[in-house]
Amino acid sequence: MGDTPDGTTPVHEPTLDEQIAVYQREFQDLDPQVEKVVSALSRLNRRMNVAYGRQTAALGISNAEWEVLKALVISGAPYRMGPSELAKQLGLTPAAMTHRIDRMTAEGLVTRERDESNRVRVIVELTDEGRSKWLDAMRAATVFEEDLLQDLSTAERGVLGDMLTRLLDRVEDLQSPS
Amino acid sequence: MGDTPDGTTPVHEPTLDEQIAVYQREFQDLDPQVEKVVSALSRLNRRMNVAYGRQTAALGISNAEWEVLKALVISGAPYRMGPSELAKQLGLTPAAMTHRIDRMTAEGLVTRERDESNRVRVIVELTDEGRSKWLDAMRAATVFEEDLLQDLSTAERGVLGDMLTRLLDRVEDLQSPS
DNA sequence: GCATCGAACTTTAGGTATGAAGTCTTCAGG
DNA sequence: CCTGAAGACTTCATACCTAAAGTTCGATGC
Repeated sequence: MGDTPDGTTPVHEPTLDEQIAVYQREFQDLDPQVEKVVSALSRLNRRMNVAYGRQTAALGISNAEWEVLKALVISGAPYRMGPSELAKQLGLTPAAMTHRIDRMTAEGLVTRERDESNRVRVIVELTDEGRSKWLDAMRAATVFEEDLLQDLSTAERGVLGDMLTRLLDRVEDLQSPS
Repeated sequence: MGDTPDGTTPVHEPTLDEQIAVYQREFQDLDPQVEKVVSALSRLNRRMNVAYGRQTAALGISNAEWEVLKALVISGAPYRMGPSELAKQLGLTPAAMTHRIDRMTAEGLVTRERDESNRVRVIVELTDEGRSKWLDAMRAATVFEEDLLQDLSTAERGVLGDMLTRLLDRVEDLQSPS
């Protein structure tokens, strides 16, 4: 009972609503509306990372490297940051950053040099090739993102962006209650 | 210029709007509305994972283990799944799943036994302790989640859940265009 | 101006992931 | 039966991350 005729297990990945129904049975004071939002966020993010991973792999870089390229571009010209600052923004330890920069330097995506005015600091700078890779990845990403949002009207996109921004502000408050 | 008086770099993690402003300068045909949604999703998820990580660590388990507990609970009573199915749902390789189950078995969160009706298969089953840990984690998580959404009205929560569900449906279509 | 403290990065040791190869069980044919 | 093929899990080699110790440079106090 519950088994398919050929004896294999159904494997029926539960839908979001099925998941929430089970949660409600198992955990009485669950707010299904809240749970739907956070579970959708979680699932969505897993799927999006898979999509981005495929795109960056097609360009010969990893998702991890793309994160570094993004951070450098976001910092604005002249596209320079210290390893610690990069690590903080990406949520990595400085040690991991050291190795990642090693690899990206070997691949010509960034350069690493000592700051002559303060020789303790190191400056990681985007190369032209790194900038070009960022652009390639960005082009692929925006196509996917536009596709992802295609069922939402312009007004809905605005509302969604707005609500997500409020959640982001809230979570930042919760984490650094300065 | 741009440096703070004490000579340290400003480090000023760019806000979401600053990030998008830079992107627009660097990449002309960017739709800022779309970018705001996806960048907010990405940032939000990083922050939420940090929050969940702290909570699970306080309970003596890892976020990775919590993912397994969730998948088993969601599968419903009697809380049994095969390693491959678990791996597929969590986005891991079967090899990684083997090791994760090793650890969780050692910690008493799950049991692993061969399926007697088909001795190729392995059945991973939640223990009472595993179920109890899931409940503890769930209690902590829902407090955080309620806190996260506190600025949104009930109506807004509904709209948000609805839009996210539509995005989820869309990304699933894009990835398995059966 | 020398010593100490602190900051920024790197190195090392250990854990967890991936990908490929290996083992064991089941099923279908000859 | 016995063989070969396919499926499910595990093992092995390698890669990348974390935590902690180490190194180097700069700033402060005497």
